[in-house]
Amino acid sequence: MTIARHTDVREPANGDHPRCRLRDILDRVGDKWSVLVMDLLGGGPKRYSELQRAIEGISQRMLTLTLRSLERDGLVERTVTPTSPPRVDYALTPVGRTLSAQVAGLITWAEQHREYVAAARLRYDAP
Amino acid sequence: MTIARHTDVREPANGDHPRCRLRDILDRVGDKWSVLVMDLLGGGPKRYSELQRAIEGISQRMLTLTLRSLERDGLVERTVTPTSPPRVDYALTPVGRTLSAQVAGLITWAEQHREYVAAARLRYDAP
DNA sequence: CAGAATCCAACCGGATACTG
DNA sequence: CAGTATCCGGTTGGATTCTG
Repeated sequence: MTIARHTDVREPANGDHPRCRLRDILDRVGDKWSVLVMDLLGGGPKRYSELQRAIEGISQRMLTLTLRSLERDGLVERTVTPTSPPRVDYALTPVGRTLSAQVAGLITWAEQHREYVAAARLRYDAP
Repeated sequence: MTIARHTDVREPANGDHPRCRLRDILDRVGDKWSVLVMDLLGGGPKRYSELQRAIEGISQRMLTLTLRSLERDGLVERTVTPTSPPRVDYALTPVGRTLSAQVAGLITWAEQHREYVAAARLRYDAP
């Protein structure tokens, strides 16, 4: 949920508690757009504008912030071709691909259990 | 992301676009505590107070909201033993266990790549 | 013990305008 | 084209208080 802010103030000091590692990866994967971007890049490198059109609903600001954050974590690589107008390509790094593989598992789960969850909600909300 | 609100207003009407399914599962898994709770329950049923002590940092409010939301989605089952004082146990449902298995994959990923990400951040933040 | 209710700060992210 | 900068509203979630 936290796209890297420049003042990255975190909890006290228990750095490698297992739950903190979990927190880290959730923060990495849990924000609004990162997984969507990684999923798209899983299909091969894309230009900035391709991503923007493909994701539909993402603002320029959030696309940039998301890509910067993924790049910072070594999950996405940014390649600038200094033509005019400039061209910028984004691609998953090898480690980025391993994460996107995990994410693919989640997506599969979502598709397999979509109806179950919907039905459970209806039952719960009934009164 | 979104712990179920009672007014659950979502996007327009393209209900089963693949990206919306992804959105759904991200909303389910991406909030601050759900995965942590599911992970703990993966180790067996727990009482409310056990969860609260184990998670450390979660507020009563959020623990309750998180459990309710998981219960609503059919991922967690709530069992009340009407003694005095009351006793309430929470356990994963079978489907909840399948999700928690996926989540376990993410956790493993996080542990395996924790240092890589930390190093990448240092490099990126250097200048 | 296991919550429900209220209040409120921080933060996330959208809209908009501007640039090399 | 690929961003950056600024403003700003809605949501998330923490603190606190009260209850059966």
